[in-house]
Amino acid sequence: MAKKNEKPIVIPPGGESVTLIDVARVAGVAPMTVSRALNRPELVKSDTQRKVLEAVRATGYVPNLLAGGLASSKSRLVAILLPTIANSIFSDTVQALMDGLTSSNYQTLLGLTGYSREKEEALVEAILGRRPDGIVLAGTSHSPATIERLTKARIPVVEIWDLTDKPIDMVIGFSHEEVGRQVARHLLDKGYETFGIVSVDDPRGLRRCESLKRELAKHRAAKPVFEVLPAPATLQAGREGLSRILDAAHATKPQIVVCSSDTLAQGVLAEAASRGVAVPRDIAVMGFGDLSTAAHVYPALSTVRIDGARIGTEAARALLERFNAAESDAPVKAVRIDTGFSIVERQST
Amino acid sequence: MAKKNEKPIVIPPGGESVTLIDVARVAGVAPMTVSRALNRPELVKSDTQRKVLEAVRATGYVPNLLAGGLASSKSRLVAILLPTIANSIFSDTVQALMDGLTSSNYQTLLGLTGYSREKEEALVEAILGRRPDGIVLAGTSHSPATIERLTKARIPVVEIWDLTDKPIDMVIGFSHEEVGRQVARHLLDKGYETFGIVSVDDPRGLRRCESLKRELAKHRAAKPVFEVLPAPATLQAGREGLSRILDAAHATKPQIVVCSSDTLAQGVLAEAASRGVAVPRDIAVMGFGDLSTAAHVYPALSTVRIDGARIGTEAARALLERFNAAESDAPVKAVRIDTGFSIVERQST
DNA sequence: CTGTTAGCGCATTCAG
DNA sequence: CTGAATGCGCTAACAG
Repeated sequence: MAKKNEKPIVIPPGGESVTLIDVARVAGVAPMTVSRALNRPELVKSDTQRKVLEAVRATGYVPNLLAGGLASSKSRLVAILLPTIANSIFSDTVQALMDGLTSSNYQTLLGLTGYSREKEEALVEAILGRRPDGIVLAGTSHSPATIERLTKARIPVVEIWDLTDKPIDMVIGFSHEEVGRQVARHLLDKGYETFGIVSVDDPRGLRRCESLKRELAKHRAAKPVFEVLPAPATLQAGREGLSRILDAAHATKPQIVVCSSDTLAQGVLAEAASRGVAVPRDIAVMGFGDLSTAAHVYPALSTVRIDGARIGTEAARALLERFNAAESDAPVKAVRIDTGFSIVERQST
Repeated sequence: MAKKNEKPIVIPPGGESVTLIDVARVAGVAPMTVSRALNRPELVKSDTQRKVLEAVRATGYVPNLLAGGLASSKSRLVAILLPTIANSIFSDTVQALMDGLTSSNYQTLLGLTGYSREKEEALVEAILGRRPDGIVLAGTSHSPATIERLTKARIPVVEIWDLTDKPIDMVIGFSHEEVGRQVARHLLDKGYETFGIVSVDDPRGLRRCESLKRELAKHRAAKPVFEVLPAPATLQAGREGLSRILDAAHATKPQIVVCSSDTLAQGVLAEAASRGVAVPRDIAVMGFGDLSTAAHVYPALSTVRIDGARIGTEAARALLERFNAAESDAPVKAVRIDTGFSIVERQST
């Protein structure tokens, strides 16, 4: 006798997987009805709905999204391509983006490009095979092949953490050139006269630095000491950067060291501490990234504050809006958001 | 007249996507031959191979992996479930894991559980719908429903960053209880008598702390001051932790503060610096995580070193081995790797 | 509101 | 070494 409350395993097949048809049989309805009950419950009588759900539970059915995606040409998948995840200034962005997408039942395919356009190209091709509904890329500089593929894919594309006049589709970020310019003006205003720059060789970081150098030159400031280290940005790289700057026999010690990321800036602070160099008294330090990892935490550190989470949130919103628009074939809106940045001056003196 | 070297766009269909059949037609072979030329080139004459590749290029064909996966019941997809990606001690692990998988043509689906078993449960269900070939989970503590689903899915499962006697399948990590015990003994040996502990409320971090407390009690050490902050671990949380410990009127100032992660430890260092408390002279600090973010960088910091990259590498290896074994239906090997940890004493005094 | 028919794009399994 | 038939599991589009 079957006891009540005993979970009835209706179809415990040797290892075969449960399909819509199995569920339909158990529920006593047509397969299509099961599909509807699961995906568009509003189109189904609540009574049959109940029967279906019960059958789903009884069978342990897990919908096969590969099949669903193939049939509907909607994958409910969004791909994210980043240079790296290590010590990443993107982590807030990814977190916010995924939060937004997950709550609308989209899943996330992650790809790491390692700052290489070839890798990005290969990854884009591989990922498009998965027929994602949308794709998010860090940066706006891609190989022509990448751009062509992405364009042909005819899906929403969001380029983030940068700005450009010729986006593939949507773009949400800020101008790295503008960052460099503003930092230069800000520091000159503050009265600094000698500068050090520490960067890793990531393209956007270098652009910020080059812009900074140009603006300094324009104002006839002394040529800054410029140290570039291999990506990714680590604390160790930051230490090394300051070491090189301070050990350079020929150079005068800069009054301030500008870093292309907060992680580097932390490394610089660590190196300064270990050398007994006081920050900001002996040397000032400026970082770049998200407030949560920099200012307020290191009162001696100035920083360029980027709202990484906002970029992620806006990207998710833009994508979801497009997805919805696609269903009601509304006109596509162009999206170009300059999230800006702010220069946060240190609190301690 | 068509010029030479001009890329012949053979099928530029209004927006329809190119399929195997289109490529086959252009190459003048059967669809199946195209499939083989792409997936098992060794089974195809090099001449037809060439024709096919040319047709692929000419058409801009991108294989539909949804269809391929459905037909072959192999998705070439591995899912990774993590609590969070923010300031994450897992980033090295993810990087190494993805490097290993990507070079074998597997793609990665990322899920964020936020330390919540309910989220994990929902995520596992959603992800299994994608029919991944394998799945990697942070931690070994899951809801019964999660465990059942994972078991029923009959795919390789790797639990990482922890150890257990009853793994779902494979497990690669270390014992958090052992970390706590060893830290206690190490610090007692060093002669410390009063302790502070700063942790965020992540389950594994708390287990390390509880184990540490137990071992201290066992050795009749003074009861440590214990501050728990909400996850995720941030620099700010570390600052707050030390503040609370130092401001607690009732407590004696501990000689050492043990942190449940390197990020917290960095926050503690920042707070100490801003208060003019010298580390390690006035107060010693111990972190937890990966060497690259801690020791050598902060000579004043002791740390429990975890080789996160190794965990990722081993996980990738274990999965790939299983995937290969499945094709030659070799017997499945059990995998249980204790990656251990090491306590790294500070370098400065 | 529910069922039926057809086919998404590919790989397995045979036959040649 | 290559080809033809068949179906993976699901949903769109229509019919009832």
